[in-house]
Amino acid sequence: MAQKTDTRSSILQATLELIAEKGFHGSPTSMIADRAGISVGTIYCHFKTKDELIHALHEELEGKRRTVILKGYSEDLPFGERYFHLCRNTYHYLMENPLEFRFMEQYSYSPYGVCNLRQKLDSYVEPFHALFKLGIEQQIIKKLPLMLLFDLTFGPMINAIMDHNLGLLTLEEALIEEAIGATWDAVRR
Amino acid sequence: MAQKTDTRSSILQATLELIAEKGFHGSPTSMIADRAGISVGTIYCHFKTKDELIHALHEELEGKRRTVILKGYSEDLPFGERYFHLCRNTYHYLMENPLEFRFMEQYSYSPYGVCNLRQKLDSYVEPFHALFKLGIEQQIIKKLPLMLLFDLTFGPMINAIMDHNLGLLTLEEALIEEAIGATWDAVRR
Amino acid sequence: MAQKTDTRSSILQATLELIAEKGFHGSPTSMIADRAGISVGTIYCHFKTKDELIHALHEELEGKRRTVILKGYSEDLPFGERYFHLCRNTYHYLMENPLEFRFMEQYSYSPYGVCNLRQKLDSYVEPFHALFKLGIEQQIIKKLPLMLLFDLTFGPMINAIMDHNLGLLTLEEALIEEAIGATWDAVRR
Amino acid sequence: MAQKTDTRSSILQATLELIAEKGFHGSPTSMIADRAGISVGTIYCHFKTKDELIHALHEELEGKRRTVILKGYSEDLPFGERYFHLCRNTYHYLMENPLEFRFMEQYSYSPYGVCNLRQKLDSYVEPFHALFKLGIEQQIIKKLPLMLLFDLTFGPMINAIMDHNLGLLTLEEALIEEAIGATWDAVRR
DNA sequence: AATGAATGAGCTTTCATTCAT
DNA sequence: CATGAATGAAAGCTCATTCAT
Repeated sequence: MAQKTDTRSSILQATLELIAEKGFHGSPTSMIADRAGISVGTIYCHFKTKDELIHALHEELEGKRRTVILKGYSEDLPFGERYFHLCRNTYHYLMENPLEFRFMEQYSYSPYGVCNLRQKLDSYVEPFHALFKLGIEQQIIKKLPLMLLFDLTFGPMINAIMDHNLGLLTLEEALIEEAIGATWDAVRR
Repeated sequence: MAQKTDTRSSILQATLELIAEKGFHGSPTSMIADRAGISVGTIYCHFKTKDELIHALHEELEGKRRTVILKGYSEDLPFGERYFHLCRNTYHYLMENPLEFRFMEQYSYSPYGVCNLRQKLDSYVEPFHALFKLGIEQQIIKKLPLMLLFDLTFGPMINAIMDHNLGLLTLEEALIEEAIGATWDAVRR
Repeated sequence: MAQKTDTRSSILQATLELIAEKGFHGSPTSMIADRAGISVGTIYCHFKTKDELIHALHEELEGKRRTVILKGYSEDLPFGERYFHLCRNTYHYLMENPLEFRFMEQYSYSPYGVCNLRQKLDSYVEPFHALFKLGIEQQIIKKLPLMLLFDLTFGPMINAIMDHNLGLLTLEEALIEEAIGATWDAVRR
Repeated sequence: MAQKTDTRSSILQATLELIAEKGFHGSPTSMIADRAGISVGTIYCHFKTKDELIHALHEELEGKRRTVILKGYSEDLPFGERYFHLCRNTYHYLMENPLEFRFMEQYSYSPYGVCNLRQKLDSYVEPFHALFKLGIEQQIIKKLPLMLLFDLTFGPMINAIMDHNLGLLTLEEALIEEAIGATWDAVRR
């Protein structure tokens, strides 16, 4: 019973690591099994197909991320601070979980992910939606399509973290604040 | 010799179309040959391996893009106009060449592309480098790492065009101008 | 112990149904266990291997069939009537038990059944042997090898029932009598 | 070009032999390739799937058989002689080609063959159809469903040849004639 | 240069069987 | 006796690459 959970988790973890490292097609089931310390057949005791395994992993991470991004968030904060808070959480989460970040990249730009990475980020974070809507009404935020506001916020964030992970940029706390400040300038009136 | 060029080109074109349409792993060499109207073996007369074919295609597109983006560019334009001009060209090029855009996406987030899509865009466009450097000196542009300035410029652009291609956003001329304006707000002092 | 019998029976019944329905290779042990309402391992408490299970099922059906075919049979009946009686019983049994018939088909023409379906029918029904032997002595039956006499009797029967099960022929009582009459014409002098 | 035909033929031959010998599930593609003296992949240059290979083999044999069974047949022969002629040809063909006979058995009683072996035999041999129809009209043949007449003719034939192949019966020329005579007694008025 | 049949390593998936509980 | 997660050999199939023509 603990067994079953452990096995499932170790498969998911092995899959996460391998795909982050080598991509979908560098991660055959045999290799996943090896890394998880189980045998190939066992994967199919827990997931009907390899695709299902990958989707399950995606769901798992999605749920986890959502929780973390909302941590400490409150609608009582002043408007600008709310934007910074959500962005800050997202930056931290993505930077502290580079495997997940790399996996999401792979997933989003593959047949698995129907839409793109940026959408994965906001899709479950209604607060951003609400925030932008309210901001437009109160004439704090530029009157642009919501999609574009998301692009202006998440596009730089994702690219900056990629650069950071590739060693092309060093995202220290202060620089993250400046980056958020810059996208704030982009979206605010 | 005209022969050779034609064959090579038709292979590259077939590869571009197929990969944009079906991704790397939906594009076996046999299918590329079919679409190019040649036989499998012929691919190997022009490219040592499939990987080499893909890299060659990438180089080809890279060079072409560079030329187009610089069209009409002059250092005599006022500073802000120069930023707008380069961005506008890039938007138009990427939107008018959706196959290439889709291919670059695929390429960037795969083992083929060591670095990310955003870098593909600026890597050969020194004018942006020069522009940002000058802007910082003249205190027109925020004093941020060049990488971050690129992220602030190209991140939203790439995401907006993706959304556009997915039908989630309609990028008309006016909206493109607003989008560039927003990233200008992000990078300018 | 009542338990033991019940479990064993339910495994055999599940096996019969599945194989009749989907053939040997559409009937994995896991599916048999599911249908029997037990778990995979339990099958191996009752049968050493899957093959043994299948052979056991075969034996079971063989024995049952033998009993039924002899029902109401008596050596006091006139000769021709004895032939008709055995054939009639066999027709009825096979038609009333289509799962078993289908299973026997599958079994006979597979590596499981070393010999053919027709032999399965007569092998335990000595009365037919006795009848044919006697008939030859009394010059009622053609002087042919016993095997051929069985072929002349059971060949049409099996094929007719197959056709019936496939909806290609409607075997009503009267037609069965005619069919038996025809094979009687084939074997009698 | 001769190459292609040879390869295809050797695959078909290897498949015929193996399936006759070991059945469908004792004949993996790897074994077929081995026996044909080619590599696994080559099978898939000639047949899209293993199923298609098996169906193709079936078609091939079907066509061949049809030709042979009709050899020397003429509607000018007297009625009974026509029946004997077609049966004789069929007996000889099936006995001289035991691999094909065994394959047809396997095929007919598997998911591949929707209907049974007997139907495979008559389905392409309209002369039998015509013969029985005419015989019924002329009151030479019993007034029974055509299907049943086929069962009465082919049922014993198939079973007798099986017995012969299993060494349970020795079908010499004289005995074949007697067997045909017996089924003739079964179908004639 | 061009061809395309042949190759075979490698992939995903299945399933009879085992064994610790 | 019963369980069912774990096993791993083996299956069908794909596809980048080769090479004789």
